[in-house]
Amino acid sequence: MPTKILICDDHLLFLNGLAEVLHKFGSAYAITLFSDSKSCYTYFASAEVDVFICDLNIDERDGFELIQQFKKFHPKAKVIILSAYFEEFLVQKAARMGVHAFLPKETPIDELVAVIDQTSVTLFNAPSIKKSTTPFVEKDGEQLKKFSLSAQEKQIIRLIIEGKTSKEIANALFISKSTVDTHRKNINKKLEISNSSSLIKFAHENNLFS
Amino acid sequence: MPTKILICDDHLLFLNGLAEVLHKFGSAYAITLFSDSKSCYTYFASAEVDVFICDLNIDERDGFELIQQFKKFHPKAKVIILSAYFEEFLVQKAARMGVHAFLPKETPIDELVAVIDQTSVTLFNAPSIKKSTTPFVEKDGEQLKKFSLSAQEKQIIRLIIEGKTSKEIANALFISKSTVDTHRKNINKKLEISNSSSLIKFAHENNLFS
DNA sequence: CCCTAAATACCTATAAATGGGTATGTACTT
DNA sequence: AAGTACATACCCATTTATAGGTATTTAGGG
Repeated sequence: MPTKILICDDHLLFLNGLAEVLHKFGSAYAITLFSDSKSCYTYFASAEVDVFICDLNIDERDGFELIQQFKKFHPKAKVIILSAYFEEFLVQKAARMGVHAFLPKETPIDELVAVIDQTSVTLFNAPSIKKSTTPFVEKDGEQLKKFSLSAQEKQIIRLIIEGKTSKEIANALFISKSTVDTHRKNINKKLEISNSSSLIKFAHENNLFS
Repeated sequence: MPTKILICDDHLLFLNGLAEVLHKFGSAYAITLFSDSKSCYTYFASAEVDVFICDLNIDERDGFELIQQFKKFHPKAKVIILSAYFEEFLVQKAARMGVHAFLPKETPIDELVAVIDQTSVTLFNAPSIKKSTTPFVEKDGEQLKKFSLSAQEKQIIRLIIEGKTSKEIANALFISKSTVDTHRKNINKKLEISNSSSLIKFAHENNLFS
Protein backbone atom coordinates (compact mmCIF):
# COMPACT_ATOMS: atom_id res chain seq x y z
CA MET A 1 0.00 0.00 0.00
CA PRO A 2 1.16 3.54 -0.67
CA THR A 3 2.68 5.75 2.00
CA LYS A 4 0.04 8.26 3.03
CA ILE A 5 1.63 11.68 3.14
CA LEU A 6 -0.03 14.81 4.49
CA ILE A 7 1.55 18.15 3.67
CA CYS A 8 0.61 21.50 5.13
CA ASP A 9 2.19 24.75 3.97
CA ASP A 10 0.56 28.06 3.23
CA HIS A 11 2.87 28.79 0.34
CA LEU A 12 0.76 27.40 -2.43
CA LEU A 13 3.52 27.30 -4.99
CA PHE A 14 5.79 25.44 -2.63
CA LEU A 15 3.00 23.10 -1.63
CA ASN A 16 2.03 22.09 -5.12
CA GLY A 17 5.60 21.97 -6.26
CA LEU A 18 6.59 19.69 -3.45
CA ALA A 19 3.71 17.36 -4.26
CA GLU A 20 4.75 17.18 -7.89
CA VAL A 21 8.33 16.47 -6.98
CA LEU A 22 7.37 13.73 -4.55
CA HIS A 23 5.12 12.11 -7.12
CA LYS A 24 8.03 11.99 -9.50
CA PHE A 25 10.71 10.89 -7.07
CA GLY A 26 8.84 8.77 -4.59
CA SER A 27 7.84 5.22 -5.27
CA ALA A 28 4.29 5.05 -4.04
CA TYR A 29 2.86 8.06 -2.30
CA ALA A 30 -0.69 9.06 -1.60
CA ILE A 31 -0.37 12.77 -1.03
CA THR A 32 -2.90 15.10 0.55
CA LEU A 33 -2.35 18.83 0.58
CA PHE A 34 -3.56 21.65 2.79
CA SER A 35 -2.64 25.30 2.77
CA ASP A 36 -4.31 26.28 6.02
CA SER A 37 -4.09 24.78 9.46
CA LYS A 38 -7.83 24.57 10.11
CA SER A 39 -8.77 22.25 7.29
CA CYS A 40 -5.56 20.37 7.87
CA TYR A 41 -6.60 19.78 11.46
CA THR A 42 -10.02 18.58 10.40
CA TYR A 43 -8.41 16.17 8.00
CA PHE A 44 -5.92 14.44 10.24
CA ALA A 45 -8.54 14.08 12.93
CA SER A 46 -10.38 11.72 10.63
CA ALA A 47 -8.01 10.19 8.10
CA GLU A 48 -4.99 7.92 8.20
CA VAL A 49 -1.56 9.48 7.84
CA ASP A 50 1.89 7.88 7.72
CA VAL A 51 4.02 10.96 7.20
CA PHE A 52 3.15 14.53 8.12
CA ILE A 53 5.23 17.21 6.43
CA CYS A 54 4.67 20.64 7.83
CA ASP A 55 5.92 24.20 7.85
CA LEU A 56 6.37 26.12 11.09
CA ASN A 57 4.52 29.23 9.98
CA ILE A 58 1.14 28.31 8.67
CA ASP A 59 -1.27 31.22 8.24
CA GLU A 60 0.47 33.08 11.07
CA ARG A 61 -0.17 30.33 13.57
CA ASP A 62 2.34 28.17 15.33
CA GLY A 63 3.22 25.00 13.43
CA PHE A 64 4.21 23.31 16.67
CA GLU A 65 0.65 23.49 17.94
CA LEU A 66 -0.55 21.82 14.80
CA ILE A 67 2.03 19.08 15.18
CA GLN A 68 1.02 18.58 18.80
CA GLN A 69 -2.58 18.12 17.73
CA PHE A 70 -1.49 15.80 14.96
CA LYS A 71 0.43 13.56 17.29
CA LYS A 72 -2.64 13.01 19.43
CA PHE A 73 -4.32 11.32 16.49
CA HIS A 74 -1.28 9.72 14.91
CA PRO A 75 1.29 8.99 17.60
CA LYS A 76 3.18 6.56 15.38
CA ALA A 77 3.31 8.68 12.26
CA LYS A 78 6.49 10.33 11.06
CA VAL A 79 6.60 14.10 11.37
CA ILE A 80 8.93 16.14 9.20
CA ILE A 81 9.33 19.87 9.65
CA LEU A 82 10.27 21.78 6.53
CA SER A 83 11.19 25.22 7.69
CA ALA A 84 12.83 28.20 6.07
CA TYR A 85 14.32 29.04 9.45
CA PHE A 86 16.87 26.95 11.20
CA GLU A 87 17.19 28.37 14.65
CA GLU A 88 18.70 26.32 17.41
CA PHE A 89 15.72 26.82 19.66
CA LEU A 90 13.26 25.64 17.05
CA VAL A 91 15.28 22.51 16.40
CA GLN A 92 15.49 21.74 20.10
CA LYS A 93 11.79 22.26 20.52
CA ALA A 94 11.14 19.97 17.58
CA ALA A 95 13.39 17.33 19.11
CA ARG A 96 11.53 17.51 22.39
CA MET A 97 8.25 17.02 20.56
CA GLY A 98 9.50 13.86 18.96
CA VAL A 99 9.60 15.24 15.46
CA HIS A 100 11.50 12.87 13.17
CA ALA A 101 13.33 15.37 11.05
CA PHE A 102 13.86 19.10 10.88
CA LEU A 103 14.88 20.00 7.37
CA PRO A 104 15.60 23.41 5.89
CA LYS A 105 13.74 24.29 2.73
CA GLU A 106 17.02 24.16 0.85
CA THR A 107 17.11 20.40 1.33
CA PRO A 108 17.67 18.49 -1.94
CA ILE A 109 14.68 16.44 -3.02
CA ASP A 110 16.35 13.06 -2.94
CA GLU A 111 17.33 13.69 0.63
CA LEU A 112 13.76 14.50 1.60
CA VAL A 113 12.57 11.38 -0.18
CA ALA A 114 15.15 9.37 1.75
CA VAL A 115 13.88 10.74 5.04
CA ILE A 116 10.31 9.92 4.07
CA ASP A 117 11.12 6.38 2.99
CA GLN A 118 13.45 5.41 5.81
CA THR A 119 11.74 3.28 8.41
CA SER A 120 14.35 3.99 11.04
CA VAL A 121 14.21 7.24 12.86
CA THR A 122 16.45 9.84 11.25
CA LEU A 123 16.43 12.50 13.87
CA PHE A 124 18.18 15.55 12.49
CA ASN A 125 21.14 13.75 11.05
CA ALA A 126 20.38 14.18 7.39
CA PRO A 127 23.59 14.61 5.36
CA SER A 128 23.27 18.23 4.36
CA ILE A 129 21.78 19.46 7.60
CA LYS A 130 23.38 22.49 9.13
CA LYS A 131 25.31 21.77 12.29
CA SER A 132 24.35 23.77 15.32
CA THR A 133 27.08 25.45 17.32
CA THR A 134 25.65 24.77 20.74
CA PRO A 135 25.54 21.17 21.93
CA PHE A 136 22.30 19.54 21.00
CA VAL A 137 21.63 17.74 24.24
CA GLU A 138 20.16 20.46 26.34
CA LYS A 139 19.94 20.71 30.07
CA ASP A 140 16.31 19.86 29.81
CA GLY A 141 13.86 22.18 31.37
CA GLU A 142 16.38 24.90 31.96
CA GLN A 143 16.43 25.96 28.34
CA LEU A 144 12.73 25.45 28.09
CA LYS A 145 11.82 27.29 31.23
CA LYS A 146 13.97 30.24 30.40
CA PHE A 147 12.17 30.90 27.17
CA SER A 148 8.67 29.86 28.15
CA LEU A 149 6.73 33.03 27.67
CA SER A 150 3.08 33.30 28.60
CA ALA A 151 0.43 34.33 26.10
CA GLN A 152 0.17 37.80 27.57
CA GLU A 153 3.92 38.22 27.56
CA LYS A 154 4.04 37.27 23.90
CA GLN A 155 1.24 39.71 23.18
CA ILE A 156 3.19 42.49 24.85
CA ILE A 157 6.33 41.58 22.94
CA ARG A 158 4.32 41.85 19.74
CA LEU A 159 3.23 45.37 20.59
CA ILE A 160 6.76 46.37 21.61
CA ILE A 161 8.00 45.16 18.24
CA GLU A 162 5.34 47.29 16.59
CA GLY A 163 6.92 50.31 18.22
CA LYS A 164 4.37 50.93 20.95
CA THR A 165 5.35 52.40 24.31
CA SER A 166 4.29 50.84 27.61
CA LYS A 167 1.58 53.45 27.97
CA GLU A 168 0.20 52.64 24.53
CA ILE A 169 0.36 48.92 25.24
CA ALA A 170 -1.53 49.45 28.48
CA ASN A 171 -4.29 51.29 26.64
CA ALA A 172 -4.41 48.71 23.89
CA LEU A 173 -4.78 45.82 26.32
CA PHE A 174 -6.98 47.65 28.84
CA ILE A 175 -4.55 47.07 31.69
CA SER A 176 -2.48 49.39 33.84
CA LYS A 177 0.90 50.66 32.77
CA SER A 178 2.23 49.15 35.99
CA THR A 179 1.14 45.75 34.77
CA VAL A 180 2.84 46.26 31.45
CA ASP A 181 5.97 47.27 33.36
CA THR A 182 5.78 44.08 35.39
CA HIS A 183 5.39 41.96 32.29
CA ARG A 184 8.32 43.67 30.60
CA LYS A 185 10.39 43.14 33.73
CA ASN A 186 9.56 39.42 33.75
CA ILE A 187 10.20 39.08 30.04
CA ASN A 188 13.63 40.67 30.36
CA LYS A 189 14.46 38.43 33.29
CA LYS A 190 13.39 35.30 31.43
CA LEU A 191 15.33 36.17 28.32
CA GLU A 192 18.28 37.60 30.25
CA ILE A 193 18.26 40.91 28.43
CA SER A 194 18.01 44.51 29.50
CA ASN A 195 16.55 46.56 26.69
CA SER A 196 13.85 46.35 24.09
CA SER A 197 16.24 46.26 21.16
CA SER A 198 17.65 43.01 22.49
CA LEU A 199 14.12 41.78 22.95
CA ILE A 200 13.29 42.45 19.32
CA LYS A 201 16.53 40.82 18.29
CA PHE A 202 15.63 37.76 20.34
CA ALA A 203 12.15 37.61 18.86
CA HIS A 204 13.50 37.70 15.34
CA GLU A 205 16.28 35.22 15.96
CA ASN A 206 13.96 32.74 17.56
CA ASN A 207 11.18 33.37 15.14
CA LEU A 208 8.65 34.15 17.83
CA PHE A 209 6.40 35.66 15.25
CA SER A 210 6.73 35.38 11.53
CA MET B 1 9.25 28.54 -29.76
CA PRO B 2 9.02 27.91 -26.04
CA THR B 3 9.14 30.68 -23.48
CA LYS B 4 12.57 30.67 -21.90
CA ILE B 5 12.16 30.92 -18.14
CA LEU B 6 14.99 31.41 -15.70
CA ILE B 7 14.28 30.78 -12.04
CA CYS B 8 16.56 31.60 -9.13
CA ASP B 9 15.70 30.65 -5.56
CA ASP B 10 17.89 29.16 -2.89
CA HIS B 11 15.11 27.02 -1.52
CA LEU B 12 15.77 23.88 -3.51
CA LEU B 13 12.46 22.24 -2.79
CA PHE B 14 10.61 25.33 -3.81
CA LEU B 15 12.74 25.72 -6.89
CA ASN B 16 12.26 22.19 -8.16
CA GLY B 17 8.64 22.16 -7.17
CA LEU B 18 7.94 25.35 -9.04
CA ALA B 19 9.63 23.96 -12.12
CA GLU B 20 7.51 20.82 -12.00
CA VAL B 21 4.34 22.81 -11.57
CA LEU B 22 5.16 25.09 -14.44
CA HIS B 23 5.92 22.16 -16.70
CA LYS B 24 2.51 20.76 -15.93
CA PHE B 25 0.52 23.96 -16.13
CA GLY B 26 2.34 25.97 -18.70
CA SER B 27 2.02 25.38 -22.37
CA ALA B 28 5.57 25.48 -23.63
CA TYR B 29 8.28 26.46 -21.23
CA ALA B 30 12.03 25.96 -21.35
CA ILE B 31 12.99 26.26 -17.73
CA THR B 32 16.45 26.80 -16.29
CA LEU B 33 17.05 26.65 -12.56
CA PHE B 34 19.65 28.15 -10.23
CA SER B 35 19.86 28.04 -6.48
CA ASP B 36 22.66 30.55 -6.06
CA SER B 37 23.09 34.03 -7.43
CA LYS B 38 26.61 33.56 -8.76
CA SER B 39 25.93 30.80 -11.25
CA CYS B 40 22.66 32.48 -12.08
CA TYR B 41 24.53 35.64 -12.96
CA THR B 42 26.96 33.73 -15.15
CA TYR B 43 24.06 32.14 -16.96
CA PHE B 44 22.02 35.18 -17.85
CA ALA B 45 25.12 36.98 -19.00
CA SER B 46 25.37 34.46 -21.80
CA ALA B 47 21.99 32.90 -22.53
CA GLU B 48 18.63 34.09 -23.77
CA VAL B 49 15.87 34.64 -21.23
CA ASP B 50 12.24 35.67 -21.69
CA VAL B 51 11.06 35.55 -18.13
CA PHE B 52 13.17 35.85 -14.99
CA ILE B 53 11.54 34.60 -11.81
CA CYS B 54 13.48 35.46 -8.71
CA ASP B 55 13.37 35.54 -4.94
CA LEU B 56 14.51 38.59 -2.98
CA ASN B 57 16.72 36.71 -0.55
CA ILE B 58 19.11 34.53 -2.46
CA ASP B 59 21.99 33.14 -0.42
CA GLU B 60 21.78 36.14 1.88
CA ARG B 61 22.37 38.60 -0.94
CA ASP B 62 20.04 41.23 -2.27
CA GLY B 63 17.77 39.97 -5.02
CA PHE B 64 17.41 43.51 -6.36
CA GLU B 65 21.06 43.62 -7.26
CA LEU B 66 20.69 40.43 -9.21
CA ILE B 67 17.69 41.83 -11.03
CA GLN B 68 19.57 45.01 -11.83
CA GLN B 69 22.37 42.96 -13.36
CA PHE B 70 19.85 40.85 -15.22
CA LYS B 71 18.18 43.85 -16.79
CA LYS B 72 21.47 45.01 -18.26
CA PHE B 73 21.59 41.86 -20.36
CA HIS B 74 17.87 41.40 -20.94
CA PRO B 75 16.18 44.79 -20.87
CA LYS B 76 13.06 43.48 -22.60
CA ALA B 77 12.60 40.35 -20.52
CA LYS B 78 9.84 40.00 -17.99
CA VAL B 79 10.93 40.00 -14.37
CA ILE B 80 8.74 38.44 -11.72
CA ILE B 81 9.59 38.65 -8.04
CA LEU B 82 8.31 35.79 -5.93
CA SER B 83 8.86 36.87 -2.36
CA ALA B 84 7.73 35.59 0.98
CA TYR B 85 7.72 39.16 2.18
CA PHE B 86 5.32 41.75 0.97
CA GLU B 87 6.50 45.02 2.38
CA GLU B 88 5.35 48.27 0.88
CA PHE B 89 8.86 49.56 0.39
CA LEU B 90 9.97 46.42 -1.41
CA VAL B 91 7.06 46.65 -3.79
CA GLN B 92 7.79 50.29 -4.49
CA LYS B 93 11.43 49.56 -5.10
CA ALA B 94 10.44 46.76 -7.46
CA ALA B 95 8.14 49.12 -9.32
CA ARG B 96 10.90 51.69 -9.70
CA MET B 97 13.14 49.01 -11.16
CA GLY B 98 10.58 48.12 -13.78
CA VAL B 99 9.80 44.70 -12.39
CA HIS B 100 6.69 43.29 -14.06
CA ALA B 101 5.11 41.57 -11.11
CA PHE B 102 5.65 41.24 -7.38
CA LEU B 103 3.89 38.12 -6.21
CA PRO B 104 3.75 36.60 -2.74
CA LYS B 105 4.74 32.98 -2.46
CA GLU B 106 1.15 32.14 -1.59
CA THR B 107 0.11 32.97 -5.14
CA PRO B 108 -1.96 30.21 -6.79
CA ILE B 109 -0.18 28.49 -9.65
CA ASP B 110 -2.66 29.38 -12.33
CA GLU B 111 -2.23 33.00 -11.44
CA LEU B 112 1.52 32.79 -11.77
CA VAL B 113 1.13 31.03 -15.11
CA ALA B 114 -1.19 33.80 -16.24
CA VAL B 115 1.38 36.44 -15.31
CA ILE B 116 4.07 34.53 -17.19
CA ASP B 117 1.98 34.09 -20.30
CA GLN B 118 0.48 37.55 -20.50
CA THR B 119 2.18 39.74 -23.06
CA SER B 120 0.84 42.93 -21.58
CA VAL B 121 2.49 44.33 -18.52
CA THR B 122 0.70 43.17 -15.40
CA LEU B 123 2.30 45.43 -12.88
CA PHE B 124 1.17 44.36 -9.41
CA ASN B 125 -2.49 43.98 -10.22
CA ALA B 126 -2.81 40.24 -10.04
CA PRO B 127 -6.21 39.25 -8.64
CA SER B 128 -5.13 37.92 -5.28
CA ILE B 129 -2.42 40.47 -4.61
CA LYS B 130 -2.54 42.22 -1.29
CA LYS B 131 -3.53 45.85 -1.49
CA SER B 132 -1.18 48.36 0.04
CA THR B 133 -2.60 51.01 2.32
CA THR B 134 -0.40 53.87 1.20
CA PRO B 135 -0.85 55.23 -2.30
CA PHE B 136 1.45 53.54 -4.71
CA VAL B 137 2.61 56.52 -6.69
CA GLU B 138 5.23 58.10 -4.50
CA LYS B 139 6.36 61.69 -4.47
CA ASP B 140 9.64 60.73 -5.97
CA GLY B 141 12.74 62.02 -4.29
CA GLU B 142 10.87 63.25 -1.28
CA GLN B 143 10.40 59.74 -0.04
CA LEU B 144 14.00 58.99 -0.80
CA LYS B 145 15.44 62.16 0.64
CA LYS B 146 13.53 61.81 3.84
CA PHE B 147 15.19 58.52 4.45
CA SER B 148 18.67 59.52 3.37
CA LEU B 149 20.73 58.43 6.31
CA SER B 150 24.42 59.17 6.55
CA ALA B 151 26.98 56.39 6.92
CA GLN B 152 27.50 57.13 10.59
CA GLU B 153 23.77 57.19 11.21
CA LYS B 154 23.38 53.80 9.58
CA GLN B 155 26.26 52.48 11.66
CA ILE B 156 24.54 53.63 14.82
CA ILE B 157 21.26 52.08 13.71
CA ARG B 158 23.10 48.79 13.24
CA LEU B 159 24.39 48.88 16.79
CA ILE B 160 20.98 49.82 18.16
CA ILE B 161 19.49 46.83 16.39
CA GLU B 162 22.15 44.66 18.00
CA GLY B 163 20.81 45.71 21.35
CA LYS B 164 23.52 48.15 22.38
CA THR B 165 22.82 51.21 24.52
CA SER B 166 23.99 54.70 23.59
CA LYS B 167 26.86 54.41 26.05
CA GLU B 168 27.99 51.15 24.51
CA ILE B 169 27.69 52.59 21.01
CA ALA B 170 29.79 55.58 22.06
CA ASN B 171 32.53 53.28 23.34
CA ALA B 172 32.37 51.11 20.26
CA LEU B 173 32.72 54.06 17.90
CA PHE B 174 35.17 56.07 20.05
CA ILE B 175 32.87 59.07 20.21
CA SER B 176 31.04 60.80 23.03
CA LYS B 177 27.65 59.61 24.26
CA SER B 178 26.43 63.13 23.51
CA THR B 179 27.28 62.60 19.89
CA VAL B 180 25.42 59.32 19.81
CA ASP B 181 22.45 61.11 21.35
CA THR B 182 22.60 63.74 18.65
CA HIS B 183 22.72 61.13 15.91
CA ARG B 184 19.80 59.24 17.41
CA LYS B 185 17.88 62.48 17.63
CA ASN B 186 18.53 63.24 13.96
CA ILE B 187 17.67 59.70 12.90
CA ASN B 188 14.34 59.83 14.72
CA LYS B 189 13.58 63.20 13.15
CA LYS B 190 14.38 61.97 9.66
CA LEU B 191 12.33 58.81 10.00
CA GLU B 192 9.55 60.55 11.93
CA ILE B 193 9.62 58.10 14.79
CA SER B 194 10.10 58.39 18.53
CA ASN B 195 11.51 55.17 19.89
CA SER B 196 14.04 52.55 19.01
CA SER B 197 11.48 49.80 18.48
CA SER B 198 10.01 51.81 15.64
CA LEU B 199 13.50 52.35 14.33
CA ILE B 200 14.16 48.63 14.23
CA LYS B 201 10.79 48.08 12.61
CA PHE B 202 11.68 50.65 9.97
CA ALA B 203 15.06 49.07 9.34
CA HIS B 204 13.49 45.68 8.82
CA GLU B 205 10.63 46.87 6.67
CA ASN B 206 12.91 48.82 4.43
CA ASN B 207 15.53 46.16 4.36
CA LEU B 208 18.27 48.53 5.50
CA PHE B 209 20.43 45.61 6.45
CA SER B 210 19.57 42.04 5.74
C1' DC C 1 35.45 82.26 -0.61
C1' DC C 2 30.88 81.01 0.70
C1' DC C 3 27.60 77.39 1.43
C1' DT C 4 26.23 72.98 2.87
C1' DA C 5 26.47 68.37 4.73
C1' DA C 6 28.25 65.75 8.20
C1' DA C 7 30.35 64.63 12.47
C1' DT C 8 31.44 66.13 16.70
C1' DA C 9 29.86 67.73 21.54
C1' DC C 10 27.58 70.07 25.04
C1' DC C 11 23.24 72.01 28.11
C1' DT C 12 18.57 71.33 29.79
C1' DA C 13 14.41 68.97 30.62
C1' DT C 14 11.08 65.51 30.27
C1' DA C 15 9.55 60.87 29.16
C1' DA C 16 10.30 56.08 29.08
C1' DA C 17 12.35 51.97 30.46
C1' DT C 18 14.50 49.08 33.76
C1' DG C 19 14.93 46.47 38.12
C1' DG C 20 14.17 45.74 43.05
C1' DG C 21 10.36 44.90 45.98
C1' DT C 22 5.48 43.37 47.54
C1' DA C 23 0.72 42.05 46.92
C1' DT C 24 -3.82 40.07 45.50
C1' DG C 25 -7.03 37.14 42.89
C1' DT C 26 -7.92 33.43 39.80
C1' DA C 27 -7.36 29.07 37.70
C1' DC C 28 -5.47 24.69 37.36
C1' DT C 29 -2.96 20.59 39.24
C1' DT C 30 -1.84 17.27 42.48
C1' DA D 1 -6.00 21.65 50.77
C1' DA D 2 -1.61 23.05 49.08
C1' DG D 3 1.13 24.36 45.35
C1' DT D 4 2.02 26.62 41.07
C1' DA D 5 1.48 29.63 37.15
C1' DC D 6 -0.36 33.74 35.63
C1' DA D 7 -2.28 38.28 35.36
C1' DT D 8 -3.00 42.06 37.74
C1' DA D 9 -1.07 46.43 40.21
C1' DC D 10 1.46 49.30 43.05
C1' DC D 11 5.90 51.23 45.65
C1' DC D 12 10.67 52.83 44.97
C1' DA D 13 15.02 54.30 42.62
C1' DT D 14 18.05 54.48 38.79
C1' DT D 15 19.24 54.39 34.07
C1' DT D 16 18.28 55.26 29.34
C1' DA D 17 16.11 57.59 25.73
C1' DT D 18 14.01 61.45 23.67
C1' DA D 19 13.74 66.30 22.21
C1' DG D 20 14.67 71.20 22.28
C1' DG D 21 18.57 74.16 21.92
C1' DT D 22 23.52 75.81 20.43
C1' DA D 23 28.20 75.31 18.70
C1' DT D 24 32.64 73.90 16.45
C1' DT D 25 35.24 71.58 12.91
C1' DT D 26 36.09 69.38 8.63
C1' DA D 27 35.35 68.28 3.78
C1' DG D 28 33.58 69.26 -0.73
C1' DG D 29 30.98 71.88 -4.41
C1' DG D 30 30.02 75.95 -6.87
